[in-house]
Amino acid sequence: MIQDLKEEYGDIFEEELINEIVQVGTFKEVQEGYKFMEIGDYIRGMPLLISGVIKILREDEDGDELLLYYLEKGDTCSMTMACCMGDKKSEIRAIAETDAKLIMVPIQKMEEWTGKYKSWRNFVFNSYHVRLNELLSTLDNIAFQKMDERLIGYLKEKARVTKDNIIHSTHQDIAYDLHSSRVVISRLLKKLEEMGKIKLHRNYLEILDL
Amino acid sequence: MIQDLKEEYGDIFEEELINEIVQVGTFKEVQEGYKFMEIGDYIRGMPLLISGVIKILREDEDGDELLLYYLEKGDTCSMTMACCMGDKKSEIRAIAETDAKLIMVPIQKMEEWTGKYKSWRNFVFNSYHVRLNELLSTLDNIAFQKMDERLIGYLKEKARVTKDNIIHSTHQDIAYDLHSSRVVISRLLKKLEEMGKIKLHRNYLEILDL
DNA sequence: ATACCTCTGTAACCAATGTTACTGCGAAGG
DNA sequence: CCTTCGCAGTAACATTGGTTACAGAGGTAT
Repeated sequence: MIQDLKEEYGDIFEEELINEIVQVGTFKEVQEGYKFMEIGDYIRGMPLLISGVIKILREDEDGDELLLYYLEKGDTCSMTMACCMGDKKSEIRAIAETDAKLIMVPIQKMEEWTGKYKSWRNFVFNSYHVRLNELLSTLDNIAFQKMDERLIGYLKEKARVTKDNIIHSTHQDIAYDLHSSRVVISRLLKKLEEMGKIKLHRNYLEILDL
Repeated sequence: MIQDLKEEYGDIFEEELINEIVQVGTFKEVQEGYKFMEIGDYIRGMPLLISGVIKILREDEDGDELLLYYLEKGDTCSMTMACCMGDKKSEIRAIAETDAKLIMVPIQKMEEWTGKYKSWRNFVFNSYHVRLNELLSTLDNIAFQKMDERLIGYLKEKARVTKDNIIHSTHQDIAYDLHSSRVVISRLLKKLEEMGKIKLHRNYLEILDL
């Protein structure tokens, strides 16, 4: 755990802070599909992601889903922080997109450290900042793009975070993430295949040239 | 300026911080329609809003607009903070929705104060938190609601922040904010009028019972 | 092998939204 | 008073995306 932590966070946190994290944090290794957090859950801790990818989803009252963004190594969940501050329930769902390693830090330490360590303060501010921009760009996509463009963006982003040009998803999976319907996604994927941009298979698809 | 500041922020900032703000901040009084910030601008300072309403807009490459949310008294612009941190350009446009009073604080003070004053730190964190949730709810509206629901929400919110049941906007104005077209908005407004929820006039409309 | 189940392809249809075009109204200014 | 201009009403049409329904393909379990 210590070497993992140092490797990923050693450059930005001072020695002393690293030690504190090691003392109070708990190491966690989870598998793809693990649900970290459900909408309405109270938040127990703040995750520091060491490896893997976590996807953050929003859901409305009717159960309709929407992918917000991915967390990658070195990221933390600003939503979590936002919730901690107000001692509120989670507004989002977090699911491991790949196997992942992370350290959970008790939320009480958050405020203590923001006073004590400049590096921690910067880290937290920076996380907020990155997340805010991420949300903005998600908003842009939904507000200004049509489904075909959103689909292409989705495939690219998914390939990027998983470092894999094979997307292991069914059409239905994709439809959920984009808050669309299976038939629509099938239709658009077919067009992309006809254009030679992707190759479709059962349960997965290859990205050729997006 | 001092009494305005104390009135609005006296409860959350300690005396010493208030004094610092008075020393380095510049008081500003602007009229409805004043453009605080344009997309691509570098950010000079951080606004502390004392009275009035500022609307925050997003725009894409094609010039299509979208209202993100309103800032009210006691608010600050997290986007500004986010941009300062990275010394980046603004991602948004900010326009006075009503006449407004505010204090501009040089961005260099931001970091100094986050180390020095706990109240400032909490204020900044809280702003991020509020803005993050605001963005989330904007996202919800766009992703999960149809135009008629969004329109109703828009009218309600606008009436709330301006404390006025008369909405002084043309159909085109509304269409811009919702990123729709004038004809669509006219159509939907007409329906709302037929349902007895609003009363239409030239250049403004009355909210009867939304 | 057979039965079953999930995933994909496709067509036909519908609803919501956006677009174009034209009308008339009313305010403002010469 | 008359002209002009911006705003609102409305119809006709196009496009996008969502829905329903069904067929076939491929994998899995018995």
